Amino acid sequence: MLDVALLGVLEDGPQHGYELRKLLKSRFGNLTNVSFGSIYPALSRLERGGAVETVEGAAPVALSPPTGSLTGERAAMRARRRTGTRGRRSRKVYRITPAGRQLFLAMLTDTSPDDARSFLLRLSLARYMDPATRLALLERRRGQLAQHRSELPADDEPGRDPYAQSVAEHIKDGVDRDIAWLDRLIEAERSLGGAAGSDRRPSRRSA
Amino acid sequence: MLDVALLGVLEDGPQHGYELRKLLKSRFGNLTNVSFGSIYPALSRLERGGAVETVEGAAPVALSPPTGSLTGERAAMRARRRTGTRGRRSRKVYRITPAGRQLFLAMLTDTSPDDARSFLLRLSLARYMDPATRLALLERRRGQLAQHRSELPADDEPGRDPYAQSVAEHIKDGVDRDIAWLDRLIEAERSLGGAAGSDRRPSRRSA
DNA sequence: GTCATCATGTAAGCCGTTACATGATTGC
DNA sequence: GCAATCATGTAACGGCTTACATGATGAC
Repeated sequence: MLDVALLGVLEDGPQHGYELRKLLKSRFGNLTNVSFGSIYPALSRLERGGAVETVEGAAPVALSPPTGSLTGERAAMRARRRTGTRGRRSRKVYRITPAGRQLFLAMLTDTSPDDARSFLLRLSLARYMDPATRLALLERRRGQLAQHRSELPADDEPGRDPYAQSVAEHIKDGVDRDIAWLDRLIEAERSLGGAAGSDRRPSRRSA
Repeated sequence: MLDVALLGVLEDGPQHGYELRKLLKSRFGNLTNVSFGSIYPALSRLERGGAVETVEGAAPVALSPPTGSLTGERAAMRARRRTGTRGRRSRKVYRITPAGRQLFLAMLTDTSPDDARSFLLRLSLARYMDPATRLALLERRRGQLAQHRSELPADDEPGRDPYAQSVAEHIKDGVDRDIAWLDRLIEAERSLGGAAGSDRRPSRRSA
């Protein structure tokens, strides 16, 4: 789960751990709400596995708009100066390798049942899938949710107090909402899939 | 999280581990989707801590309607026969103790920020709280969600593809829905709290 | 010179899982 | 006898967290 998120961000360009965490948060929100104690070991692991490699002379891709904090920008300038000839302990910039790209796609494509989090994360990265995989992902999830929904206790459970009842209903409504959303996505995917299916791997950000 | 769920079920009467798992599932659904490898150690831990004790001669409370599977009923009869004089390795029936009841209330009342799951679980058990605690729980959660919502990335994130965009929107709508739900509950709680606040600890199941 | 921020890493622990081991009871 | 179900328990492992340790750099 964390690995696929990291690789997904690294598809946009080389980056270092500290920054990756911010990017994960801004791109996936709570889906990958992850601490440094997870990130750094994960990067080491990916490097040992050959999915990423450290870049020696290169600076990471800049965040598109300089709308951020002044301190951040100044820090970046410093870092850039420093990174040009990084002799000391400093940033460790990682780049995804061809093997890593393959691993990334395999992870996106794999068909084991996923929970809400991992599904949403993968759907967030659905632009890297081919249309058939994408549709399969959506339909698989739809099936899981329908199954789950059917296993929910009926409304007429005896002896349920109003609080438990309200929670159960809220959860059920949430599942229904998720299913309806998936139906819309599947619909869109189907009508769009009939047309040209040629815009995978869209252009890098135009900034 | 598991402990409070177990104690919550044991408030309805003594029960053994195997059955507790089913009860957890039927009462809390996916909120406590827990395996035996968690349940048994948890019960041992609670017993060591004095929150529950094993009942020697007593059978667990029966499940209200005999609508279940025939095999289940037959098994229960067997078990009942057996449990009357349990000399061999058989069921281990736990009962909540006064200390456990105290611990249970403390867990329900504690004010550390909780995630979606633990909040919903506690709200499911809200009938055991006094009205003020209940209201505080709802308002605290509402605050957390509002905070979380405000930290969500804006809709106009540049370079977001439609999939990531759709996921982000769906998540945001979900948070809004949760907040609206909480607002309704808070409203109900307030108007109800003005009236008599006397129906805590409702009667045991009438079956 | 000290504080905040950036930056990387390790270690311990929490909370759950799956897999495995054991055993009683009953139906067939 | 054998399979299925009920019933309890242990061991190993997974993925994450917090806490801690280290260090560079520039602001004030």
